[in-house]
Amino acid sequence: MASERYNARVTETRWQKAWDEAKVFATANDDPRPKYYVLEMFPYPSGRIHMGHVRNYAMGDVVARYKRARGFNVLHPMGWDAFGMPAENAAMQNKVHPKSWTYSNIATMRDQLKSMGLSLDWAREFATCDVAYYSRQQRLFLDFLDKGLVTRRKSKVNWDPVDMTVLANEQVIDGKGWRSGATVEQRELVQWFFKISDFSEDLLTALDGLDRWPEKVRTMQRNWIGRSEGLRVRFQLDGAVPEGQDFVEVFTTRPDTLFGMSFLALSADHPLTTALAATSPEIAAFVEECHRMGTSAAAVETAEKRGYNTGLVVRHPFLDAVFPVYVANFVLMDYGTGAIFGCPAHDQRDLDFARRYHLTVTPVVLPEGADPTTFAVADEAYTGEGRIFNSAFLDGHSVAEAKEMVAHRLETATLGQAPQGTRQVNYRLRDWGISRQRYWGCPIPVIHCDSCGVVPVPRKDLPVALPEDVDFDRPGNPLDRHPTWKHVSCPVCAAPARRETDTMDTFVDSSWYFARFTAPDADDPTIPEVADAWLPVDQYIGGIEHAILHLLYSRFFTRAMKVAGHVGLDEPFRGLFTQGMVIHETYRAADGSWVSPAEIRIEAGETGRRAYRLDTAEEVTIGAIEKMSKSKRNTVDPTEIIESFGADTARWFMLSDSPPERDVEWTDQGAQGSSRFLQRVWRLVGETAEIAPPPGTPVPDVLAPAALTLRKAAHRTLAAVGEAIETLRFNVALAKIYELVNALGSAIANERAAFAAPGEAAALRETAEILVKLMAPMTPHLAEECWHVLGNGEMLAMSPWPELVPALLVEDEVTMPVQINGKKRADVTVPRDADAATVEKAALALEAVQRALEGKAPKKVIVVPQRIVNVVA
RNA sequence: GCGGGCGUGGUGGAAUCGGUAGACACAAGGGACUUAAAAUCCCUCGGCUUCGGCCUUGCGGGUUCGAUCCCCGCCGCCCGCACCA
Repeated sequence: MASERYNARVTETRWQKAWDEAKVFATANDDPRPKYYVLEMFPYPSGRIHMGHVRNYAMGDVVARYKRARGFNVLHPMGWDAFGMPAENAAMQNKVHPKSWTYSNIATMRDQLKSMGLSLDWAREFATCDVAYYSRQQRLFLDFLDKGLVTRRKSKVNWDPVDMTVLANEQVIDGKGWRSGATVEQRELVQWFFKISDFSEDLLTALDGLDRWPEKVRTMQRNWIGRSEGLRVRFQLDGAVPEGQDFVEVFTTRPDTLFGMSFLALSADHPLTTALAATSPEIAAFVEECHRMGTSAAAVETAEKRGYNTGLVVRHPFLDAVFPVYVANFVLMDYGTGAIFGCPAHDQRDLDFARRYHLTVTPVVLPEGADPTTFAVADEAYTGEGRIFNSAFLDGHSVAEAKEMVAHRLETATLGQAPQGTRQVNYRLRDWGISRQRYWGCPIPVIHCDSCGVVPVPRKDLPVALPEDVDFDRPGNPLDRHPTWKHVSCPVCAAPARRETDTMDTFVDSSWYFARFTAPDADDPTIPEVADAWLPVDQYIGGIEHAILHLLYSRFFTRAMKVAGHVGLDEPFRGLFTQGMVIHETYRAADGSWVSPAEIRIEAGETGRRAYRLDTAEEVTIGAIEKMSKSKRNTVDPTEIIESFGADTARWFMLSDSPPERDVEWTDQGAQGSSRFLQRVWRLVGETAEIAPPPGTPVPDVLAPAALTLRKAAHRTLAAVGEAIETLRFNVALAKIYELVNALGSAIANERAAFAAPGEAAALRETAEILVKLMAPMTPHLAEECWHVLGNGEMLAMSPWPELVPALLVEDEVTMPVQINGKKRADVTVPRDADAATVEKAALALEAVQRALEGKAPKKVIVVPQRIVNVVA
């Protein structure tokens, strides 16, 4: 037995079948044990799984199997984020229907995932493109509509000219579409919106309670929501004012700098601008120019601050003075009021603008220690703290006091029957535009009627199912050009009407799947009691790239579902973990083309590592270590790894070495190292099985030193591994397991005779069983096989976590380092409960200490019980 | 520019309520077994050393009996956001 190599492929298939047949991982909703919901972000069915999936799902499976062994009723489901563009691209390129492309990919990837031996409840599986799923999503849409959480309005949208669809702000990265990479244009379209901004404040403040989320993600969300407190200030306009536009309002977070004002600027899209443009060709031309300016990061960065003087002026609220009104290209319409007052001395943008148009720059905040008679602003605006000056009644006050004083004065003053100032909180977060001009998505369930307007599809008429007979010959939306699908009669007046042909952003699909998993077959979107019993997800694991989009949308959706009565909580994810990427070396041929790892061999010689093509023996350049990607061809196919090494090796390697939140480099040597280690465990367990007494043999209370030492090591490891898994520090857990295996290996090799007696041998068995149980979450197949080699009948997957014997963690004697002036010079071994005086005496008696003291008394001796002794000479 | 994070051997990393720096692994070198290879096992492995020790956690200071850990100032790298008034 011990000499046989472990055959991963045969063993893994066998245990996967056995677990499946015994329904070990099926989860019942009425199980009375405490619940634990572990979820990994579900995959997009692109065709094949990649190493990133292996890492992600290996981590989740460790948590799931561990919690199951600890007695929890674990929910660990899997599904498919199955709507989206690639299916339509495939349809265009390969003449395959998005539906068959998607479901065939799912079938492949399901098999691949199953070969990993994940402890998933496959009975709960669904794809978001299942009619059964998206019909419930349509019901949620209608519920949200009823609750006023959905609106429809004309808006400027980010238009992706390649994908020919609209993108949310969050989906525009550096001015480019997040999927296509094409430069995004601005267009005006009528769009459906989820009113996520209704929850801005709550989404922000609730972040404080998400203490099991990475701080980084919370910070990113805080920045994204972008709360700012300020004042809305009303100004009186003078000059050739258009009819009915006597006032203009600005939003400012710096009312304290009002006395430093030198101009007022309007957005090109401000109503007043529009009114002025109607009679002024010059203004109209300037507005046109602003619109042409791109919104890409590059365009914004290089764009100069430019403006057009309208000839209008505004009156200062406190001073007897007027200031020019400009239309400026840097003022955004959709933030604040679309107008600002410019204080060049204390705002860099305003300063740039003022310099260009030779406007006055009056400093009103004096930095600490600066001289008020000489302080001036040159090229850099002063945005720091200080005392207000040049500001009449504000002089001498702090920035905070001045803000408050101005706010108070203006909100109690009246200008044209309205308060001159209003305190206001602004958010950067905008409503979530969900309309997409695509086929492969969830249809928005509304009907447009010429006489009744927008009419929701009655719930009895759901689902609004996607038609299957569509073509992808041309760009644009196949639903829109389908000959019959969109033609329906109005549910209200029965007149001919048209279906909405936009579908929902696919981020909608992933915003509630975690809730659907709790009752995947329910007629309603959820069964609220069941959802509330399972949610929140105790541990959610996925990539950092979803820090804002998916996670913020899901937080909104949970709140919206609460309003609509589908769940009873606000926050869907109690614990969040963002794992790092899998990276790999890159290789390039002489012609610059990328070469995949499978096509090369590496030679390590005197001159370092060199790589050669397998087919032509031509040398290739070893490049940077980068994220695995198809474009750089530096991917490793999980299926090939699983077929050659086994799933356990792939899982083990993905969990070893690197901390899970950091990137991990896939190397062939690393994989082989993991494989070697698992073979070693197999051999050691085999040898243990030969000399160990039958299962259940009690371990005597009194053991010989060798057995006791080993037993203590096993329990120490048990405690350490449990803690490491709880805190998701898998690399640390694995290192502790390595140590235990080294201890077991050396015990068997060097002290075999010490384990001859049955009692001592029982300790050997106990150690092997603990080892196997500790490895089970990471390498479940090997562990299960070892468990049975050790003679156990019941499946390990159903067995509880080992019982810790706390007494074994306590040593009778402790060896403490002895420092002299902070540097370690010796060790002293004392009874564990020795008092400080005893320890001090023992330490001072040491030869090294005596030598250092040269007969003198120590100045001071610090004894930290059970930790350290420091002698100050 | 703003915000956040990180700098430890050849490499990935371990050790933080301030208490033995370098666990564990990979790579490398040496040895055993073998006709040979694979597999396996054993040893060495931060630097310097006059073999007593000395130096070493990006750099420079500080606090402390004691600093990878706390404080101040630099340097470097990574990530996120960015005309948000």
